[in-house]
Amino acid sequence: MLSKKTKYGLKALTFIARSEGDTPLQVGEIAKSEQIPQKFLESILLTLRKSGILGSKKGKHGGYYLRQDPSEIKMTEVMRVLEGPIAMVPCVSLNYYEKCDDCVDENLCSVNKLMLQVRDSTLNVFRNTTLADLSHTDL
Amino acid sequence: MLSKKTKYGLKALTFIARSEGDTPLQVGEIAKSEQIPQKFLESILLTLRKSGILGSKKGKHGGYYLRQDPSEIKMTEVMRVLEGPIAMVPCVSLNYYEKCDDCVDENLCSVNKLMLQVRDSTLNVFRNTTLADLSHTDL
DNA sequence: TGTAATCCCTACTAAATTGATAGGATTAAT
DNA sequence: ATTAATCCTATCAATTTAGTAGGGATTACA
Repeated sequence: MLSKKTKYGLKALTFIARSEGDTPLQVGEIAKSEQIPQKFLESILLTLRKSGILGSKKGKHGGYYLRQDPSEIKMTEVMRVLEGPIAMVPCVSLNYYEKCDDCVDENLCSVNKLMLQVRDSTLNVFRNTTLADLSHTDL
Repeated sequence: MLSKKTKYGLKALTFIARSEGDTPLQVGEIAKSEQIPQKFLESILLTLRKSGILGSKKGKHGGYYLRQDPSEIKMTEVMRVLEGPIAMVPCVSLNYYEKCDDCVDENLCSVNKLMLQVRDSTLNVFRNTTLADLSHTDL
């Protein structure tokens, strides 16, 4: 299951990408438009800022903005920040590899074989999708 | 993340597929070989039996066996039984569709668009993989 | 017919994760 | 100063996960 955190994060990013004005967008505004609990969204946007995807401006008239053009923001990055590793098991993770405690030989492990394929196909989607793709209403 | 339940279930099924003798395999035997807590595995195999993937024989010399040839057992079925819906959000699920509470228009929802692609690519893997594929040690 | 081996079933539990909420500190515009 | 925003830490209830416990029902076989 996709966490609410990721779902909300994706919606917020899309909202920001669609707005693309000069002034930063405020959490309250996004929360209201996208029906997201404001305090929760606050912590999500903070995560996205710390990861470098969003920038922020503090104080009055502050808010959040994209650090890159939507077409430059890949889903691989966004998903890793919000949801964590893309692989379903650590033993097939590119960025967070870990050997299984059980599992004597990875090459003989059926779970490894299957999840490797799932990872590759999912990765293929995320690598070829940018925030711009998500924010376009057509198709 | 893949649950331990699914991981153990897949390993157990693979183990059974690789054994394919005349006599059913016992939980204890599988648990020991695959390093799975026996009582936990018991409940997993029970689930697989109830779903029709496994058959069982009770009493002394009882155990579990496959109801079909490994090449007939698709990962779509196994994964749905063990892990639940394949889609990451209910609004793109084939078998468990549910509208989102928020989300006025699905066609405009960026999460929906993205997760639809992920579902399709994952489904593609599961549809084209059988237990026989998992149990072959080569490639 | 008794006994051991095995699946079957229900209930319980500890730990981790998720989805928030609360309260205030900090910063910046007016 | 005042106001409006982000930033930060802590807490919490509900749910899910990963088991464990204990015994019931069934079957093989001596």
